[in-house]
Amino acid sequence: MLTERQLLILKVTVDDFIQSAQPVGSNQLSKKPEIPFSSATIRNEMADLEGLGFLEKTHTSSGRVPSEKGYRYYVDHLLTPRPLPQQDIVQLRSIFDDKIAETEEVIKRSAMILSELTNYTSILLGPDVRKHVLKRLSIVPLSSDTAVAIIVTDGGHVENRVFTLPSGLDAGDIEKMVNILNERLLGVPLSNLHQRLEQETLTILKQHVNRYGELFSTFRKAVVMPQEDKVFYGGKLNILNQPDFHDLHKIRELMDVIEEAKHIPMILPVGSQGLHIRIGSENVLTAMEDCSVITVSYDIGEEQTGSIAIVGPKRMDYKRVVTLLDILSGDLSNELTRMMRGK
Amino acid sequence: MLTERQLLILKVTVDDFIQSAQPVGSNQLSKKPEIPFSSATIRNEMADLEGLGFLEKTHTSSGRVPSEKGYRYYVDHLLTPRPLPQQDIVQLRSIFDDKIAETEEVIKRSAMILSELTNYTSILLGPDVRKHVLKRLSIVPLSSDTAVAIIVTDGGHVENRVFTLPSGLDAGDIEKMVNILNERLLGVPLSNLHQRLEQETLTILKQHVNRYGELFSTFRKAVVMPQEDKVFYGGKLNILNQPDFHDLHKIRELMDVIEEAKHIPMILPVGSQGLHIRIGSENVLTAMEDCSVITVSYDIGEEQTGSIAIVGPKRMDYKRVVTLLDILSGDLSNELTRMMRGK
DNA sequence: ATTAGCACTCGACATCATAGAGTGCTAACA
DNA sequence: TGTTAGCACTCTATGATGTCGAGTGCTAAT
Repeated sequence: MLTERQLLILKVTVDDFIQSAQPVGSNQLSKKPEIPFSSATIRNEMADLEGLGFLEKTHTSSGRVPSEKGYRYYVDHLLTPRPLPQQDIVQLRSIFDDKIAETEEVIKRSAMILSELTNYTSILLGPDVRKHVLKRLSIVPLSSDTAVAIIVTDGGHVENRVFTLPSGLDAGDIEKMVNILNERLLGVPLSNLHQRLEQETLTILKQHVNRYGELFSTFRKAVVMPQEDKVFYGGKLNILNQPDFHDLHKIRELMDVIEEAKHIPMILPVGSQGLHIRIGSENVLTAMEDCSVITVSYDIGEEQTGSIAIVGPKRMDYKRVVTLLDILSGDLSNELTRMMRGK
Repeated sequence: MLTERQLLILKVTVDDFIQSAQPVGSNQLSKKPEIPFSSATIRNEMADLEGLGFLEKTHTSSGRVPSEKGYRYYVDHLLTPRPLPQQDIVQLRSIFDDKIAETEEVIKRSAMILSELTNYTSILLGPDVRKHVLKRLSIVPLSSDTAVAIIVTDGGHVENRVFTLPSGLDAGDIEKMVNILNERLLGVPLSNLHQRLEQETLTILKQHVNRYGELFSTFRKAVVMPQEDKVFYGGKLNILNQPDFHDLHKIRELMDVIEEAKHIPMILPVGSQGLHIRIGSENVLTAMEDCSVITVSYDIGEEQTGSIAIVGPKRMDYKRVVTLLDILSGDLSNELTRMMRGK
């Protein structure tokens, strides 16, 4: 096991490297007030820490840099959360300053402010819209052969899609169908909508609506689910600020991966609760092997959850980000639950 | 005035540089089949062209590079549009392959395919939503004190916003108000909506709806205009592919400027008709002084217009981009007008 | 157990030489 | 007189060489 002194040196080394982005030398360290040993002692300890795999050298005579194992140990055992400066808290809370009534708007703002406060990239996932339940369904005809289908959920989320109508349709039939559907489908979660549409309403429509078949089949296509969960980004370009990233090609790959919706589940583990840290190669995506990702989930009421991720270099300011995310996930949970209860 | 030979040399120089991104030397040029003169002759001509300000040297003994004036002349006088390879046309037309009923979807796809075909960044502006006219207005109550206001336009565009209701309101009153508003405001362009809301409906509401004041004022806030026109991007990251851009800091500034909505009017001159090319410092924004921007407008019906911009390095493949934009603006105009007429 | 001291290593940086691509100019040529 | 071959010259890119300094590992003294 590591001695007290080794722990101290590991911690200070990681802290220093996180702050300076430069390999840390024994002389440098010995000058710090919290380090009472000489540089020679530190050299010995550092050599041991390197032997154990916590530190690395970039070349034979360079200072030390934390290895992934070093970061992992630091994160698991050496992270002493320090309270945020008041100013940062004020800025974080400013998310809720203006009374915003829309969940999405709050999340969008959170993404922005989070990226400003960290100088990293933030990715926020809203609550799964498919868990919302149907509040109102309407069809607004635009012309003789097109109409727009609109779905309003209890969460105030609105989905809409234009679709083509079978030609020569009676306006009354549309209205009848909409009425029946609203009656039968109110309160059904969006994820079940398709199924229920077929099961329950088809026979009734058959009885009341002319040419229900054509109308129904085109309409059914229009009620496509919101394909993916909505993702909100903040500070996408902050990656360009990090001195750790200089290889343009790698940067491009990284940014590509982050924006690509299909990768999102691999970055933000949607199911998991609480705070998680993935360091370097612990990430699934190879394009992110030089990154660390901190994720946290938040709750809206009992049922719904969302998640937050911060993507930065391995040399990320873990302490600060963890504290920020802790506070924000709490705030978001409270505020969004409150907003939902109101509804 | 420039001699025939100077024109030829200027053209070939620009073409070569666009293709290779390397300064063009006299030897290199003399080897080209379309150039029958010796390198010495070319040197003389190039010296003249440099004197006239069409070419530049990066250092005393380097090959020549087009100056902005050179590009400008090339673009104005030497651009011989060459038909696109069949394959590119196929890909471009694939925008309309699946029958998409929504304008925005078509524009989104155009942005994507355009950036793929050019390897530059594309910016597309849809038709001004404020010219759409009101087709339907609804208010869906979500809870005792919140509701979502929905506006559907003739173009199939849907705007929605959650707002808070005055407490203890009668559901019937809301319905009454919505009916009156729909009756009075059908066909009003969104840009006039606010004004007409106040002018025409206020007195009538007064007569029919209890507590019209509170309800109306909160609702009025909800019917905020779509703030800006919707902007669609394609290939934002393509900037990172251009060898012309290597300074990370400049790249960041450029990407920042492009994404910032408030700069859009300076990139895409919304009013102007037809195709425009801005080279380097001809751009208003200093962050774009190393870029060229090609813009073109397209029409939807008689009234509405949208615009397209391609942002790339000054060493852009003007010929190809101009041809692509010519075709696309035509196609978009036709297709979207057709879609609109259907409505 | 700690630390001062020292030899050693290696990257960063500057200096220098060389090769090669390109130019401008001059003189010869058609 | 317009064109071109030839040549001296310029400047970058490249690689070799040397020096400096920050850092290390090891040993011996405390």
